[in-house]
Amino acid sequence: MRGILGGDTETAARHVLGAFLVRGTGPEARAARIVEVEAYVGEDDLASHARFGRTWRNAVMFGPPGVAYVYLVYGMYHCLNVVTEPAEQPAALLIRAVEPVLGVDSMRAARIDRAVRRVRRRGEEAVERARRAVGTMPAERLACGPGLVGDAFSIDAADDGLDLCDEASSLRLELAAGAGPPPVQAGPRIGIDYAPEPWRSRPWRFFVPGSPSLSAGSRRVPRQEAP
DNA sequence: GCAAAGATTTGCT
DNA sequence: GCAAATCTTTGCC
Repeated sequence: MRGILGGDTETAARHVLGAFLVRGTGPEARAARIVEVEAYVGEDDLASHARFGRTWRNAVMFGPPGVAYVYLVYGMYHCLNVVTEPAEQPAALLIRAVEPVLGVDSMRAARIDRAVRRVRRRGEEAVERARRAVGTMPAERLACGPGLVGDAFSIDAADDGLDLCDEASSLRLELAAGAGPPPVQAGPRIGIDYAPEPWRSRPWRFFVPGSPSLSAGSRRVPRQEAP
């Protein structure tokens, strides 16, 4: 796995799709199939956190492949990236969506925990609303966005720099056994309107078409046939 | 030092 | 369709 991640990021993306993100071991383990990622490649990618060069926040992007790069976005969501390409070349794959396959109850509990934390200032009514919303949500929607992956897998700053290729890590990647590579579709990255062209339009979002767990941006409204 | 904006999600108008 | 929530990082004075 590490060897694949150390190559070019688009190739790495096509191998990460279909692989599993795993948290913990035993009865508490959570696992999910990765179905949507985005590539951020090089200091000259003006959509990437690496665009200002090496800083304290993005330092692990400049390190060896297979390591977790975790950052806090909008002051409330922790996003998980897998570092790619050789050391000194800053690149990573943002994990945007996964399909839960194991430990669904733990993921739901983790989602509820963070949802409640966020709305608790707004009162008991808001807390109950959040509990109910996440509690009745279909399993395939528990991690259908980058912030929601962070919530469902209890990801935070403590995971930054973790080796995702070490099977002893609390958070890790595992190749899909047996299954061949899934079909992959590409599109422009989401939420980077601040970036100039050509970066804004680069088709560096990769996803498994048809997955029920895609983020809103990758979910395709089925085209209506002309009458 | 301070001001501004952000690789998001949710809920209300 | 739009704004709020929330806090770290970056950039400018």
